[in-house]
Amino acid sequence: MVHARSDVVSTALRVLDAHGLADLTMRRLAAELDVRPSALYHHVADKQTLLAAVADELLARGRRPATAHAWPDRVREVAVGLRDALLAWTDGAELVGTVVGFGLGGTAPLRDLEEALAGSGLPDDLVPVAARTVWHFTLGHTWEEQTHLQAGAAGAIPDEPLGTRDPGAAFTAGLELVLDGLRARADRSTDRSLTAG
Amino acid sequence: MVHARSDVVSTALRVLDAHGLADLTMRRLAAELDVRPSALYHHVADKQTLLAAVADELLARGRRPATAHAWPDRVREVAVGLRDALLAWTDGAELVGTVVGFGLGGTAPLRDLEEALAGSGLPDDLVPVAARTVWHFTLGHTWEEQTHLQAGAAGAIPDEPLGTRDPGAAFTAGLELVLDGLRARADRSTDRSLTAG
DNA sequence: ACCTGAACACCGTTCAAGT
DNA sequence: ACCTGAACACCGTTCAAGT
Repeated sequence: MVHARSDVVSTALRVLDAHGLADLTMRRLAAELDVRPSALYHHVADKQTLLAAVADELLARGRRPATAHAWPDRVREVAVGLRDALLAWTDGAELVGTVVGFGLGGTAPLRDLEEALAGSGLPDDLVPVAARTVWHFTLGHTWEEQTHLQAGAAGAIPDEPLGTRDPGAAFTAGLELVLDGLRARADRSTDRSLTAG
Repeated sequence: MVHARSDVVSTALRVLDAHGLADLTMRRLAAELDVRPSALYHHVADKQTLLAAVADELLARGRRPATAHAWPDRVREVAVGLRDALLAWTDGAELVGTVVGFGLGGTAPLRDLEEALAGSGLPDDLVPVAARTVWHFTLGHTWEEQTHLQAGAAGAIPDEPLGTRDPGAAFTAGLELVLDGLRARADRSTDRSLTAG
């Protein structure tokens, strides 16, 4: 009834979206696949590995290539695309956050961010640092955002969740702040190399 | 044998540090307090509420007042102090991260960051945005750092965890990047107000 | 190779009853 | 007010056995 690991992962993603991370249990997933829980362990080592695979699948499905010419636009494209991908699934940000938290995956966007930073003029050793800064900001912000969003939808009091009415605007504003930092550093680096050359 | 909610919280903090977040269960905590699990529910509504209280206690104990005159130095003091507080406890960053994730607390440092930003010259509506940017970067970075640190200590392969030998240096570098962004924006804002006045 | 049956060692939470 | 006893409805994971 299962046959392939990809069936397990895609069904897990469906269960996640329909019922949330708390209800994504090995037993529930097995029931959804019409199989005994123990059968899952023929396709996946344990639950943490499964969650990592689900997170990676979620991110892969939401991935959009960055097309802009200017690097700050490319970085913004990747960050906004990542936020969209996380918001598109119930508990998407929490899933990726915890998977990253226990160090098992979900870091594909880091590569995209490093790529987007190519040609920025940042010193080579600062590119991974910059990518991680954007990555942590995006993941953390979206997680908090999604929690409030879903709590509000569940009936909690919507008391100014993010200090503003439009959470997208708060995200964008924070992102621009980070981009300003990257630009400032890139300019400084370029100045120095011009002076040196 | 328990009598007060603070006993539950401080014992939970001890269990966390000694055995990690995964082993911080209501049943284990009850055993540590020499009490039946059901007794805990007279002091705490549920496990999530308890974890939020533990996170708040952890942050309160690690809190250090920011003393610097210049605001970027103050922000750096708060961020570094927060990182130190999280690293001081087993799974400290994961605990605070998940508590923040489910929207129940652990956000006291946000207030300290906003306070540290006073007099920065940033527009009022950007102060909360800036504080959240530093906060998410610090929490996300430290979480990942601590995961690798503890995995390394447990015997996993130490294969260049953060792209550098010294994780503290990577954290500082990322923080400076963010501070550059805040400075750039604060300068721009000051220029505009000078032009306007 | 893939799955079942059955078990092991746990969870969080509720609630009547005791003192 | 604080706690026990006992239960309810679950968990993740292992492993011999079946096909």
